[in-house]
Amino acid sequence: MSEISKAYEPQAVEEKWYQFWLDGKFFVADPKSAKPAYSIVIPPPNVTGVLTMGHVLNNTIQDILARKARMDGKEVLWLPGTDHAGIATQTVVERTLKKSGEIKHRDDLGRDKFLERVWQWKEKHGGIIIQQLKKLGASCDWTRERFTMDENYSRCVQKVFVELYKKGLIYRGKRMVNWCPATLTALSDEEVVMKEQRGSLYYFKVEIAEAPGTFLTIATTRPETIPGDTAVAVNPKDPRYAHLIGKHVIRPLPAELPREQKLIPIIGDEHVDFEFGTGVLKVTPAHDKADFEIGTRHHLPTIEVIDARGQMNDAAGADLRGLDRFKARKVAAEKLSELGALEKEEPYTNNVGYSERADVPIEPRLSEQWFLKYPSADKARNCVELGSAAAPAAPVSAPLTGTSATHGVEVGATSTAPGAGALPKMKFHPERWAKVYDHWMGGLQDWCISRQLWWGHRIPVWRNGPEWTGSKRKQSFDLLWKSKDKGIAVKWPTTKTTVSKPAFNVLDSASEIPNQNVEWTTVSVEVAIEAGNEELVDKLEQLGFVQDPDVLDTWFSSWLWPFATMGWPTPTDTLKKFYPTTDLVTGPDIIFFWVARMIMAGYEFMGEMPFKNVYFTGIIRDKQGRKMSKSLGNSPDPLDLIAKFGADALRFGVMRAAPLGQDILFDEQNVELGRNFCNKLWNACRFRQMQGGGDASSPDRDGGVAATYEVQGEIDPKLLTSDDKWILLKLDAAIRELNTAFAEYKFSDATATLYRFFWNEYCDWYVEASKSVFFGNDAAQKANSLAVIDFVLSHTLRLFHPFIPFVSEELWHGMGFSADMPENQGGKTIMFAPWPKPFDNDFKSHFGLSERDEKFIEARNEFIAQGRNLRRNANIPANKKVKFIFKPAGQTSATDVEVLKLLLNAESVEVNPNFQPSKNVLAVRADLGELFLPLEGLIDVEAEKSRLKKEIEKAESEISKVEAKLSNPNFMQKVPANVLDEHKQRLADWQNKLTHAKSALAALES
RNA sequence: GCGCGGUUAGCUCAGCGGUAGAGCACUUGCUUCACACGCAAGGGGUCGCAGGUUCGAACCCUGCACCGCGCACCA
Repeated sequence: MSEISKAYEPQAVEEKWYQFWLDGKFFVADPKSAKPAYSIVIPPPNVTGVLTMGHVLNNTIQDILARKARMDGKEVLWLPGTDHAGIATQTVVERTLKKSGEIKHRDDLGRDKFLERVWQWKEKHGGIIIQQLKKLGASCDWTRERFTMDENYSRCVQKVFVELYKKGLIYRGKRMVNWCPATLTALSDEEVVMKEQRGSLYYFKVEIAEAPGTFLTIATTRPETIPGDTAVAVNPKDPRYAHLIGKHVIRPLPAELPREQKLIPIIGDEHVDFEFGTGVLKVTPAHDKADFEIGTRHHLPTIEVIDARGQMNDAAGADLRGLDRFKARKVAAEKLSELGALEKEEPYTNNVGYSERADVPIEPRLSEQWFLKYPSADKARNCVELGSAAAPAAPVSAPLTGTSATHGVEVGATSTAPGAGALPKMKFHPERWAKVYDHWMGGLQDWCISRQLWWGHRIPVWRNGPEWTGSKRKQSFDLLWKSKDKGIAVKWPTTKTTVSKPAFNVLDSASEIPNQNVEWTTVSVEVAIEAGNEELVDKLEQLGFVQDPDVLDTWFSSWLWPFATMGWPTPTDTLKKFYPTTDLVTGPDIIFFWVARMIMAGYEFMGEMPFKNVYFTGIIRDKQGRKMSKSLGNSPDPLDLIAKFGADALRFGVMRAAPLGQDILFDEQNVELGRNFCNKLWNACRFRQMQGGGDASSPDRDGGVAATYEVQGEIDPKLLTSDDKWILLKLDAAIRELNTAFAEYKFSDATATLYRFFWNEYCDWYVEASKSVFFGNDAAQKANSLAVIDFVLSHTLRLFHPFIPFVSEELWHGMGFSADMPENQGGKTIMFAPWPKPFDNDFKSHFGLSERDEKFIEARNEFIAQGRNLRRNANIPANKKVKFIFKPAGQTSATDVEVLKLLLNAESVEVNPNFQPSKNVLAVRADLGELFLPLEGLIDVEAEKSRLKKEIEKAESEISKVEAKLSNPNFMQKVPANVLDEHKQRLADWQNKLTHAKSALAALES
């Protein structure tokens, strides 16, 4: 007998097997393989981040899909990498440098030095999350690890930029943007979250210039922006005010300005809501998005009063100058009060946009930024299956063959969208996210892609400087003209126009000769340049061109992830084999940030969708339902959990708790359950080993667990017990259920099935019943049951492998199954062992598996449960052996009796077809027959009596329910035959139970 | 305001038209020769509320309430 430890010790085996997989290059994807492809790209975590529970959930699912696909015989690419995460990383490094006292501001270091420090930081911390993913067991192809600022990746970003620029989809303009006064950069709309904020609504009056002594009252939440007001707006349909349109009011602030400088017009604009406040709106085009639009419609001037840092500037006037915007709000209100203009101030709650990352209110601000008009938006919008009523196209049950893909349900293009043409469809899981996606796609706004940061992809655009005159100008033009086919795009205005209304030509489009009448020195010429033109860039810079200082939004690189990581723009073997990817697994929180944009980029640059299925995980919360966050301290470190319980335990526990489409309330108990389950599996295998078998002469296997027994090969159908047949049928059912779960991406269903099958069906019933064979003397029978066990375990381990890869690999080797398989199909590693197929009819008839066996064992188990209940009711301690008398209803075998004896913990089970119960004999009856427990005067009769009374009550109640239905003429008339039969059967069953319980009670009372 | 989820046992969830289920927690008994990270037995639910459809509703429809989320936003 080999010595294997009593409890599974994951720490001892996880590292070993991960290294084994790496050494064997089992994760490496071969684009030349003849196998069908399965691919998935990792949502790249922040390069300097650490593993969170969200990553665990996300990556466990990806690993499950990847490992399952390998077992299905696919060539699998799971492509890993990290994201440079512009703001997040820069902020962390900046904060660290400030903390250490090294700098006060990043300007102290300067751009180049600062970037050096970020790269250093990245080198130092960048590997952490990758190492953590390895601890989790992630089977990524690490030879292909990518980073969104790799040289090749950067080339992709620049190429994409230049292409979109050429198409006129990327443009620069002065617009109202979401400005973050903390990080000093513009943000996209998606980076702004609305938060409810308590504040005040201030009512102040302004005098109408043309009618001295008459006033308008305005309600505002932001009195500090009054100095920036350039109009007052009313709704032209508002009878109260319409007649005032065209007149002027005197703006109260800044107080020190002369009256004529504070005259602002009253304008009419439909935007104004009659109902709100007083129906009069102050218009601050420089600091409010809606006001900016009003300003544009009415050609209003803009007055900026708040600077980039959120402080009031000179234009705000003497009272407010230099104050923080929130402080200024109070001061402005006080000032209004002093002036006698403040009528009232009432508490008010409104929604304010916050910078998601810096958690400060954003300041709408006019600034020069780069924007992208989304490409391929129509295709992207229409490719996602919108889960309508026309659902019957989707097959409900899983394919019965284990060889074909059972995930990645593909649905025909035309079933639901007749007008959609030949676009293949992408599926979202759960489907409801498709609506969210569609809605967002329907309201696309141009994307502000520039960030005033240093860490990121610098915008590859050079612009002429002020010294760009005379011969330099001529040289530049010649130079650009010569380079026009080398991945550059040049724009200059065809006429003198304002910057905000560009009328640009691109060098290689229609009109190539610049208009000689243009005042060259006064216009801006832009050159967008792809990577690889360093020489050109040098020359341009000598000629006075300067590169745009801004960097691109991080997502402007992430949106290329599915193909930029595979070698685009070169049509590599990898792209050919693995694009489009099969599945994407991500959180719904980045559906707009990332998923939608990847779909558009996929169509735009690859001409094809980037993935066929998107699985949206839930969000991990703590057990009180709160989001996990560092500040709450409610986010467990997954590495601690792995150290404590093992990676498999963590994976299994999380998957079990994570139903499709629901948020996950995480509790360490989930992981404990996973640990217990792994231990159960371990011990079940240990039990098998202890039974020995064969010639017991096998050498140690290559794994850790010594195997001193022979795997039992052939199962002899003639020697199969009912229990053997039953467990084979249960295995078959489990395989089918798992295939369905995979087809529907229901991983919690899959783990529930595994748990039930292995723990309840295999361990609790099959193994326990089979002990009657193993502890007996029939060697042939014993060998045959061992063969069944080996068959079941070798299948079970494979079913487990995607979920709990380490322990399944350890046991696969330890049990000797690896030695039993061809090298490329599990001989080396369980990773490539074929995914079990459901049993076909030939298999079933060969082994004589039928529903009858299943029914019999279920009846037998029910019988045993009742027998145990008898014991328990009679207060017989679990360890006390007692005598039972068994009165079989039909044929019975010695084996059956042995099993009864074992599972009832009986001293003996006497078979007596003619037994007549007398007083003080407890009895139960089931399909198998009757079981009697003579009490011999020692036991608690009252307990059994009350149990029987309860049972009688229950039976009577059920009977009356069914009888009521059966006597309802409507029911009898309309009910389908099968349901009617069920009801009749149920009635008979309960009547039977009732009769029995009554007679048992009578026996006790006699 | 619009939309999307959710509301089933103490907790977390499954079930989505024909006898209310699982895991955890709880109670009780067991160191039974794989496993106390275990075994066995058990208690516990008018399926959020109100109507409707149906022979029959946790399940379908309508309304309401509460919780969560997303989008939009009125200063």
